[in-house]
Amino acid sequence: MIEKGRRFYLTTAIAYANNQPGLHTLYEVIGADVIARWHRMLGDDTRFLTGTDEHSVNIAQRAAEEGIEPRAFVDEKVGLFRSSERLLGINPDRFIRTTDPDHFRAAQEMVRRAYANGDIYLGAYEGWYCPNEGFRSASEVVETARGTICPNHPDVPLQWLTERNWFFRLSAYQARLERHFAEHPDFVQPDYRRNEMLGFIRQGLEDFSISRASGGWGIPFPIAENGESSLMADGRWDPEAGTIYVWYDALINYITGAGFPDDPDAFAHWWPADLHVIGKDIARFHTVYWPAMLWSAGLEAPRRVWVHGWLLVKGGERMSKSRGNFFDPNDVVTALGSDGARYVTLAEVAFDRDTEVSWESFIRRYNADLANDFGNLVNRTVSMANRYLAGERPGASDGGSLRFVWEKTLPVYRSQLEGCLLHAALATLWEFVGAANRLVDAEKPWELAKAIKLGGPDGESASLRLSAVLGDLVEACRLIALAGAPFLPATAPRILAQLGYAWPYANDGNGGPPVLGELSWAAHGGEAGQMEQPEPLFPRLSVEPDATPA
RNA sequence: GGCGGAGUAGCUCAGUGGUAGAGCAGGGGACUCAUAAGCCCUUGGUCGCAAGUUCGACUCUUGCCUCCGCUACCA
Repeated sequence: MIEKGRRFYLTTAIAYANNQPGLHTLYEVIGADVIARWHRMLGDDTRFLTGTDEHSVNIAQRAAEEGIEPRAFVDEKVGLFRSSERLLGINPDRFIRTTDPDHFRAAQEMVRRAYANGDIYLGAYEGWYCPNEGFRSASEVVETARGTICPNHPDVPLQWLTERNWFFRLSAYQARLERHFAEHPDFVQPDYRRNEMLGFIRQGLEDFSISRASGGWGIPFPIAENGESSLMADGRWDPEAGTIYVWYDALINYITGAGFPDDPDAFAHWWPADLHVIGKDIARFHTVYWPAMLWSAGLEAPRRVWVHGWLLVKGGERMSKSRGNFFDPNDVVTALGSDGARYVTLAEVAFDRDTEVSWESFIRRYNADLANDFGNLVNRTVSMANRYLAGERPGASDGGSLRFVWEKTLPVYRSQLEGCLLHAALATLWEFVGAANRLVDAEKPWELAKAIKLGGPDGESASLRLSAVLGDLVEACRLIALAGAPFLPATAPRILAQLGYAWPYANDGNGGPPVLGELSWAAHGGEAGQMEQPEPLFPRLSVEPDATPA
């Protein structure tokens, strides 16, 4: 368990900035943002890093086709990412770009350290080269009538390349990796991903290439063939030295974002990362290559890598930009609102495996969970408190059934959230929503209100009862809003306002009291307050027959 | 080819050696505080196929089929 005030550093993979982002790309960023917000609210010293991967021959080519500089090309794409993320309420502590100057220095420093440690050497590389993904091994390409292609990009022709490259001695780290996996059973999660990676390690590791001869759009390789620095007398980097190839560029962003190498104090504070959230397609690079690269530089491996699955469309095909079968996050936000989009995406898509989604499943989930169950619960609670108690906020009771249910719910919710089972955490919290809705029908506050009108001794006991029931319901709404705030950061403060409470956290979840204290039953039991008029939080949507992208 | 996972109600999934569960969707009902929401009840399943072990298997074993993941290789 995370102790109060601990620091928590988490990252997402950086997205390839060659296009507009799809919801399937921002999915992990939304999930990581939720986890980051939870830790900020806990009071942890939290740092959340996400960003974009911007170097590659492919991007340089695309820019050239459009007749613009690579930098202008990626600036535009990054703008699209940032604007979609803003719409989704995503709040990184730093948005890192591999074109950032400090990242340039970090990547070069990592290469120098690997070299100094004897872990990189010159070799020749020959093989099929995919402009999108780099060199592909024989098992990764497919022969077709139109020639050899990479299955992920059927329309992109492969090239057969031979070139002199620097290699990283991954093979030297096999034993240490096996030991690390054994000593840190939670290093890779979920477990079946860990087993897959362990299987990959055990069958023997091969060195991998970390440079490209083709200069241009990339970070200059800092070492010349003679082993000296490739920095020339005129201050330029020798183009003959080539550029750093993808993994010694992209992966490095995680330490750049922690202060490496410019700010040793910051780096000592933030590294090793507590959590990398990544997609299953890059698990090997994060759980095998990356630890070895860090060790080579004398640094620690990250503490935990969470591997999530993909969003699939009906029929099981992976959502992807190249297939054109993806959701535009901006459309989802337009339809469901910012919090609606966050909630539905994370409730509907399991964070530990692939999930089929459709526009209809999103709308159904929104209506069932947000409009009908939770939104309506808040609305009916606030409405009754206004109508029966003149808006004077009733206090929660001590021994009510909801309190009992809540005290069972919170620890489960917390462990699922911190264990990255975000969909399960929401399901747990929503069971409590259901319990609150059932309490309304069991207690029938409207009948209590009638008994009060009739007066007499029955009226007096009804009055106490009404106040206790509505107090428990108000408390339930407060607790759900606070606990669910990482998922619903824009709505949670509105709910507290309707309940007559101030919202003590900043927009990113920082600055307030430790949330676990706030989440104890009746944490603000003695405080008087005036409730606001009810205002629907999640307007019900009509189900459109089929708006699922083809 | 090797290793691993999965095949359970229309959909998404949970589950256990003793004659199957949840949520959503569908149907019905009583109510009315509420976003015609909520609540209660309910229709749906030969638990992939076949054989075996067992008093008894959806749950164990074997074979097969289908799908998926990791990985290898042939051509």
